[in-house]
Amino acid sequence: MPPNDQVPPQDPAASPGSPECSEPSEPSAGAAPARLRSTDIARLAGVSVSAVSLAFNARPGISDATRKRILQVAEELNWRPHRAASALKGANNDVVGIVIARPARTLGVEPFFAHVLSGLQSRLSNEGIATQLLIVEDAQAEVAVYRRWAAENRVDGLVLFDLAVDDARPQLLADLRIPAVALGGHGAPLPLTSVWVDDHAAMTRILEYLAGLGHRSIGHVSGVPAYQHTRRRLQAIAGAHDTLDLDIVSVATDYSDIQGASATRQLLETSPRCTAIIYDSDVMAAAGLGVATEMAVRVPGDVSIVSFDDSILTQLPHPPITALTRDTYALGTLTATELLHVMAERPEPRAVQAPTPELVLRGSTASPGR
Amino acid sequence: MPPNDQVPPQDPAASPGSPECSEPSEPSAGAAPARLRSTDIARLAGVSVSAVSLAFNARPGISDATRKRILQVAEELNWRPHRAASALKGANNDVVGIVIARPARTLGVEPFFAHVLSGLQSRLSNEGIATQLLIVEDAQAEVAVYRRWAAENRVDGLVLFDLAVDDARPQLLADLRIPAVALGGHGAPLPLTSVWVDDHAAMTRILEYLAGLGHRSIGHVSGVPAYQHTRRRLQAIAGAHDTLDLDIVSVATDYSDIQGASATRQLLETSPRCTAIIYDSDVMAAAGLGVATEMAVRVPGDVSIVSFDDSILTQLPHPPITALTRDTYALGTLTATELLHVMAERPEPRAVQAPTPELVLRGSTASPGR
DNA sequence: ACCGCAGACTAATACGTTTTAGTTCTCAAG
DNA sequence: CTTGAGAACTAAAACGTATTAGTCTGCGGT
Repeated sequence: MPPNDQVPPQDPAASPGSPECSEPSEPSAGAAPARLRSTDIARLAGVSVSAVSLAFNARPGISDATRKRILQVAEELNWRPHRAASALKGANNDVVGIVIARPARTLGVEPFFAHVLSGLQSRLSNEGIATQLLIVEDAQAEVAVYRRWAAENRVDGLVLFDLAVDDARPQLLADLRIPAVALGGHGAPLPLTSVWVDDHAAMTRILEYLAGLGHRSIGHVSGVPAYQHTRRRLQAIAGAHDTLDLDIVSVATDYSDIQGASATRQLLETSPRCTAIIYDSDVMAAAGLGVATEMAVRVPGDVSIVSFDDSILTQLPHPPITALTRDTYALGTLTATELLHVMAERPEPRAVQAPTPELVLRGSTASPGR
Repeated sequence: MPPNDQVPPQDPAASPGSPECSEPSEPSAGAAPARLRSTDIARLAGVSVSAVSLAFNARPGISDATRKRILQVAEELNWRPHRAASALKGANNDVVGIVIARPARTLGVEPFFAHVLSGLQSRLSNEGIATQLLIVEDAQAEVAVYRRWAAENRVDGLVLFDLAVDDARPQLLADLRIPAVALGGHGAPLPLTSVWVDDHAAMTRILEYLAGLGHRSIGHVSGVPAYQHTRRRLQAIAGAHDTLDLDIVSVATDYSDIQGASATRQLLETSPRCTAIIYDSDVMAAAGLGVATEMAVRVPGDVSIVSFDDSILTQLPHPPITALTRDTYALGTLTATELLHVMAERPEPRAVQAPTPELVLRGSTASPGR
């Protein structure tokens, strides 16, 4: 009983360029590592390269015993098909691209992004798919990247952030035939599958709550007006003007804490002062609370504060900030699931609605005049 | 003068599998897109595929005029070399991998990560390199991913986070011959180039400051003790015990806001109570401040608070938290620069020291007993 | 007038897989 | 005994580029 049961008789002249094979099947550290190829696995398993390919891609055509043997040999040598070679044959890259057109530094400040990214990442890596992240300066650069990646065949799918009104990107990606999912659509038909949140209903929820407390004059520190979700929130506000008899002033910002702070200052210095402020993001709400405290405006005594997004930033300060909360992480996983579906089936575009955020009441809101 | 000046006489039987070429050089939308190949560019530019390759890789061997013509044709048709095919020829993937072994949800909570990631990303994308991000459950899974990526030839480089004491990963990556840079080393020789921060000096700076204010009994909410940077901070504390005559109690946590809060509760309930608390992260410091306020422990009246990391979380609360500040974004770019160097030159490993954080005094610290 | 040489360019091969089109071989049915 | 079908497996042809080893041209030097 020779020790090399599995190994077929070795032919010394078999592979032309094979390095010193003095000690086969031993991953000796020290010598030149000399990348393994499917040929090597085939040789050691006593089959052809085709069999190795069939085994690794779970295709019919070989017996279970052979498949098992091949996989075991590969496992022992830590061999895997070379990505580039596989991808060359039309296989998937197993890469999803995310391009974000914002100043790189803001990425670290926005809990929303980080959470969605985590959710996306988590769901995708379950399928062995990695995310490729790129931060660019502006929308123009973003489009250029999409074109490049499409030409290079770099990614299998894309996630689109910050959908704007009259956004050209969905049509571009549809034309380029790249599977993609847009986050933040408005529910109306798009050339792309989109995941959207009913910002209108969410904002209305806040307004009804504040109206119920007795607030009549309300400030609104809004985000970038060009974004579709901002637009929907503003529409809700316009509607509430009539239905709830509210007097609301919106100040547009770029979502940064700096502009959130200055917008707050502006609102608080206006006379007569509003009795409540709604912020379109948690970062701005937290910054706004800081400004109020600094100006000796009591929260919620003098002014109530509500944030449209919830995170550690709204939960930690004192008073903690009343906020619309949604599972941002789950929003990421939902988007990922939808993207996986698009990548696999290439279905007709559709709009998937994520759960509407719920209002969590905290210490930053009260009836006006105590 | 025929209109197709540049185009050589077309041979209908030239390319065997070529689809309908009724309208060459017109990117008509509607028909099957039929991926372009270097052959097509070569044909339209009136050169061979080799020339196209030389043009795109900026290699000598063709005239400037020809090069320009080729690039122009490619530009017009939005053609680029197919990544997989290029990579197959030993070229770079232009991908850097980042694997993080933490619960996915914490990624969104940690400003530190997000900032470093932004910095890394920004520097790398300058070179046309994308980052591939993967979040895994534990260190074991992380190592498995490295092995897989190495076998698949997926990435050109790696960034290692959270270097632990006796970390096996540097040696593994060195064995696998993957260019990598570790973030958070201790300055001692490693099989890998590392970027490190002098946590010892930084912690000493905090301790000297607190001692100068008159604090004698100090609490320390530390991070994961297995990490090298945590270890160094603890060493500084041990040293200060003698040199500064301080009495310091450390409580270990996992860096989460939850454990940061409970550690704070524990410290504040201990009698006699310490007069200052040092937190190993901004998240925990912010959570701790919340707990103190909740327990009606005045900051800085009853207890001073210092954070080892600075971010929006320490800047926004009231009082704002005294913190060690460093440009985390720049730490990311520095790491990226180092990695690029390693990828290009494969130099001997070295330890690169990042600037030592500086203490920013804010409202959360004061002398004990007012 | 010839040689040699550099520059511009091309044909052919290599990269490491996957896939297609076979080739055996076994077994059951006629 | 012959035939056909199917399973197990293999040889060879892709995939789209980069590189190597040429080929061809024109030109300066002797």
